[in-house]
Amino acid sequence: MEKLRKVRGVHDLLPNELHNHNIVVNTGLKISDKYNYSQIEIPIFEFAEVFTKPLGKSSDIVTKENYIFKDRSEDELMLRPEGTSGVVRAFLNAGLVQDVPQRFSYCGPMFRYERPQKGRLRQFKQFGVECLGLSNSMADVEVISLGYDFLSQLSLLDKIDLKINTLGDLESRKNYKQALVNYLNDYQSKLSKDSLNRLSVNPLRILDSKNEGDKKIVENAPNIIEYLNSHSKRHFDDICIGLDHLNIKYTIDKNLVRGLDYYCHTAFEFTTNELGSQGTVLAGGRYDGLSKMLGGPDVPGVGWAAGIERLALMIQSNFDDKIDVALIARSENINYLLMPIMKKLVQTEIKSEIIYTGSLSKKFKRANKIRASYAIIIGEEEINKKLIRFKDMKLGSEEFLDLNQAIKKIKKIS
RNA sequence: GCGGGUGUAGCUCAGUUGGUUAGAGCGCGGGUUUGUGGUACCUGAGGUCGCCGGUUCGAAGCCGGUCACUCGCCCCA
Repeated sequence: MEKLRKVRGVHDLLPNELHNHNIVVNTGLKISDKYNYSQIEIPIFEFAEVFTKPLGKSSDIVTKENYIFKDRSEDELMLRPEGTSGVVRAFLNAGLVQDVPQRFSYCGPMFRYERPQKGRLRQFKQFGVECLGLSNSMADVEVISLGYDFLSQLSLLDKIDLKINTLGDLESRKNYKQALVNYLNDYQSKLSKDSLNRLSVNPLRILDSKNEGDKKIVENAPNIIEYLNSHSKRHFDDICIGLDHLNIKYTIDKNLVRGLDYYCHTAFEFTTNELGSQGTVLAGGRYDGLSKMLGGPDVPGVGWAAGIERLALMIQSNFDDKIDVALIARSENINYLLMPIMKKLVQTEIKSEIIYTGSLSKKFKRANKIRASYAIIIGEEEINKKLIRFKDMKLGSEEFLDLNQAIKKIKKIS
């Protein structure tokens, strides 16, 4: 077995697990389409700077969690750790700046070299949406509403809370950062080691520290709301009003911040306490500066990404792998008669399996195991009558029918 | 990257203070049933006890290392 190890933090998706993933993705695609978000697909690797520039030099995603490698032409490439940067890059490359707003959805694998935990893998999948070209606060509301409906359709709303906050625009954030650092400087001796380090690198991150001592200090820290300029304040207020009008419940969490540099204004998170410490199930925000960081023009954007594995862990579904018909020949030398029958069934959208080997008893055991609703049996007697034997596996009843009659019976009930 | 827990059959787990051929249930194969499944009974296969090393007359159990999983931290979806 030693040789068959798989790489740490990656998962195989067997049919029953993949089934849940597909439910999540298909639900996302369907609801996004109704909001007029069109699915796109972009590469799973890019030039490293597509991610390093916008995500920020201080973010863990870039500094210690990246999968960076050089290809044969010595280009520095990176497996994508998130979707937004690549979507915006694609948007810019396609020249769609001329044609805004653009609304996209995407899904696929992301890569982060982290310590694996439940709901946290090194290769994991996200489903996300991005709305590009709108600075209007209603775009934020639209995107949150889409996320809300998505979770609603997965029947997860009662297990999930929505938290929102604002980071303000650049000016507001700069003022706030200064005030925060001034406040925290008085507590340097009491801050945790991590937070002390963040004080110079990314002080906002201290706000969502889970260290108990830090939490106490942060309780009385200045509130960003009070440092917002009028534009930022209005943007945030409008979002709250918009959500209120949709009856979407939320709590304002003044300590909710984002680790990535490109965020501004709105930050939001849908969280659950059912997944241990990996409680964030869908999160996003506004990223007006991202396009410029990539070297493009100023294009505002809002969006979110959801963890497909995390959602798949939460949804209730029973993987139903039963089939309509088991096809059985009485002896193996007439197996060739089964394939034409199967073809006919396939054409009428009936799902079947031919059971090729074993004694008749074994074949029925197999038919039972694959949970066939019916069995079609052929043998000498059936060939002579030019009919098939049709068995209802649930009732145990059998009758001689021609294939068309059997198809009608199968169709009627299934 | 840091700290705690776990690792025995395909799955869920027993296995006494270290003692001889390592167990159960489920699942899987064969049979009771040479033209009929589900239930029942009979029966069989499947383990280098995660891996490497050490202690010991003797290790699944102790010690060290390593790998994986898991929980928490960091971080994030």
